[in-house]
Amino acid sequence: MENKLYVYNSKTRKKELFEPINPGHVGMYVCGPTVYNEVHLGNVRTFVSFDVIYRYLKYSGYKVRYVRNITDVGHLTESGEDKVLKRAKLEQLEPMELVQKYTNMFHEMMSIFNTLNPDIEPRATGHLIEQMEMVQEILDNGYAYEKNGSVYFDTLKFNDDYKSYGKLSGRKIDELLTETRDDLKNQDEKRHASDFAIWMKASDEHIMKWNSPWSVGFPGWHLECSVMSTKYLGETFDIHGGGNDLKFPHHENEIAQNIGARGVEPVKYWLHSNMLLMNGRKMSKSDGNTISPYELFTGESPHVSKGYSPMAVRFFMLQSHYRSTLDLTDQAMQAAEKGYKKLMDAAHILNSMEHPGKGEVTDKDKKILSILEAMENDMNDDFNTPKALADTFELVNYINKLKDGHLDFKEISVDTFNKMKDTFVSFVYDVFGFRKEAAGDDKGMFEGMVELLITIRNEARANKDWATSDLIRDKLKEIGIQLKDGKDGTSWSKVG
RNA sequence: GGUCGGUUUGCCGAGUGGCUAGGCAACGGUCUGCAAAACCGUGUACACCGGUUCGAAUCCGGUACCGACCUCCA
Repeated sequence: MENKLYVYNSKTRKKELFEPINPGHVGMYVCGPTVYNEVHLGNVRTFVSFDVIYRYLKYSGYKVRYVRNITDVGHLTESGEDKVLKRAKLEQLEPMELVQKYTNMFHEMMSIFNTLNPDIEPRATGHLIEQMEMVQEILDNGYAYEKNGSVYFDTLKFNDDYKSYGKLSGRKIDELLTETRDDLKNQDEKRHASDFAIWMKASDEHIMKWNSPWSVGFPGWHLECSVMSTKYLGETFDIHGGGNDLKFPHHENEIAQNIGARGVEPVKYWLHSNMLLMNGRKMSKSDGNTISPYELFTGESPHVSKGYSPMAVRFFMLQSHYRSTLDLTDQAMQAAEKGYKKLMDAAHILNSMEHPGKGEVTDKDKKILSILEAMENDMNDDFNTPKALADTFELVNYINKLKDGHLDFKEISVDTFNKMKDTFVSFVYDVFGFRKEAAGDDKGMFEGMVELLITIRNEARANKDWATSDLIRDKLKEIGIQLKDGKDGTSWSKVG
């Protein structure tokens, strides 16, 4: 924590010095997925981005409480249907069954990408009581009104009192009011076009519904994040993250709800990650410009020539800044795959390398120290992973030169070498969150190796090179593999 | 239509008012039985038009194009 961290705050549109509300502690909330479908690659980018932010905050010595929710109710489609219900009907599952299915798949995917688990992962349906309480608070404060069993947030009154609706997303309420949304459900119940539901009365056929003072219904989508962030992080907390496209209306409404209920601005720093594009356009299922994580891994997609490993994808993502759009192309993925391998090879080499002693402080030594410093400075500058990664590759060059003898250990002091080792390894594994990947199927590789040794041994036997032949057989037996020479060739089995 | 952002070398992608980003690809070399890896070296940039400046790709203005949001979206 010696160096100062600056973060780009979407709300002020400036880089600001990061000063947590409680020194040494950080409260961070990130909008999680709506679990009605397989997580798509764009979501993954957002969660990977905030994973690195979480990791770096921890690396910097902060005690972080990271909350990421699961949305399992209240998120409606354009036509006003609940996303979860719609999908559950389609898959012929109980809504909670569907939610569990896609929650499990989401967790699996997060694990594949080696993201750390949040410290708390609350669900919207687990916080109905609290949501109703907040609706009541907002009503009591006069920033909401009830109509036919539904409760709407009064954006106009809120804006009159606080002059802040639309501040985050840079929108003016007058413009929002003039927009036509005739096609939206229950539009006539709202007093103003920009008002939004915080409690909705359910129709008879709607399954996911709860008793409330206003109607049998369900909470509005924006409410859960206000409620759960407040519950677990307090009325005001440090970081709120999410995808760019959640800025409006989701985050704008979240702020309004929190202020409407408690009179307090909930978030000190708003962080938004940018979109993942493919071939220059936003990924979109409707026009086929999309690829699922699994398709990307297997290569079963017209958009890629082959499959790419999850860590290569993670590397690809970290090679751009989280606030920039990132364009996925096959060529870019190939480049990322090779770069990732080069990085990890160097990490492996460095890990098994020891300084023989007797090093001196030279220009090279100083250069390495300055790179190590630069890596932290890069991350302190709004989590600039591409630049930190670029600096890491300068170290890769030094590591390879040490290995090949192009650079003498004498030119680097023991202290510097050890510091490089520590920092490099911490950055690669702890901050960037890369992990070693098995090259393909381990079992297949093992069997292939044994077959290979048998081939070599048979070669030796044919040449009557009994020494080599026996050496292979005896050494294999030592590690638990018994060879048996039969009429039909050599077979093997594991023993012991 | 409104709001915001972008346009960097063959591709992806950082950054800065004057100093090599980096990865991948290309070319030449070293090493090597061959290959791979690694190392050394090379080239091609900052959309366009104006302005500010000793100096701008970097700041300002305009133009063109692209994208996101405004409606479910990470």
